[in-house]
Amino acid sequence: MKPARVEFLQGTLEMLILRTLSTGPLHGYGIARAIGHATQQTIQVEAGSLYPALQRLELQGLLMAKWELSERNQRTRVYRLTAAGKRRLRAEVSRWESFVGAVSQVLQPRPAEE
Amino acid sequence: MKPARVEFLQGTLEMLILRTLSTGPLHGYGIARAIGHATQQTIQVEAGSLYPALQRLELQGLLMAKWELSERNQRTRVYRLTAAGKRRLRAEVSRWESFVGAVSQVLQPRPAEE
DNA sequence: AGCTATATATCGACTGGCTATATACTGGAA
DNA sequence: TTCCAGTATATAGCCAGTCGATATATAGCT
Repeated sequence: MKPARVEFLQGTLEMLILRTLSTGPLHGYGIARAIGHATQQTIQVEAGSLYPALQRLELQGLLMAKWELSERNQRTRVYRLTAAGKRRLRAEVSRWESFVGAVSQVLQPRPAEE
Repeated sequence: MKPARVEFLQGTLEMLILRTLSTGPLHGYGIARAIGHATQQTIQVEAGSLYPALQRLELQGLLMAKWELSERNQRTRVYRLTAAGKRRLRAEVSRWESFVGAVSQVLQPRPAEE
């Protein structure tokens, strides 16, 4: 029995990754853990979504990656936000907020249209 | 110059349609207009997204459709919410709200994890 | 006749998230 | 020492859903 899929995730995953990295560099697995933790597991990022997303972001120059060793002495790929990544994050957040605002205008009880 | 695509739409369109129909029966084109109007065109529902979505919803028994004539004397397919559709709408809204809450927990400035 | 708005419908392209699978290392329990 | 759970990265193939393009048709205006 696993927690219900969150099909709303589409389009927001990259924003969530960028935001998570905005507090400091982190490796992929740690990003997924951080998002799960911050949302009490409401949003669980699957490995099959995470790593392709990280590659897309790196390809766009929004992240920089390098191989390092974790505290556990395991090889990890540590990502850090670039300046372009920070700009993109700001833009995405503002687009997200405007979208959420628009949705809530639809959901809001409205008087019948004249 | 067209308004930027809303790639966050994925997953929410059906909820928006159900919500729009919850104030009364309406035809497809009217649903799209109503959503555009309620959001000041922030969300514009394209015909290529709308009609397939209506078919999916009808197939699931969430909507009932019948052909009628509009005030303009044009044939229109008028949709109305079924009881199952109303239940689904409630469920979707609650899932949406929990997702938005989760996202804002990630976006919120947080103290560094201990 | 031509244009704009209304109205429905479908196809194919594209994006992006998911499942499944593979690999590999660490540390602790049996 | 073997086994397992957790950590960690990666990719192939599938699938759902949105979008642009295209098609068709009617009404009303100029």
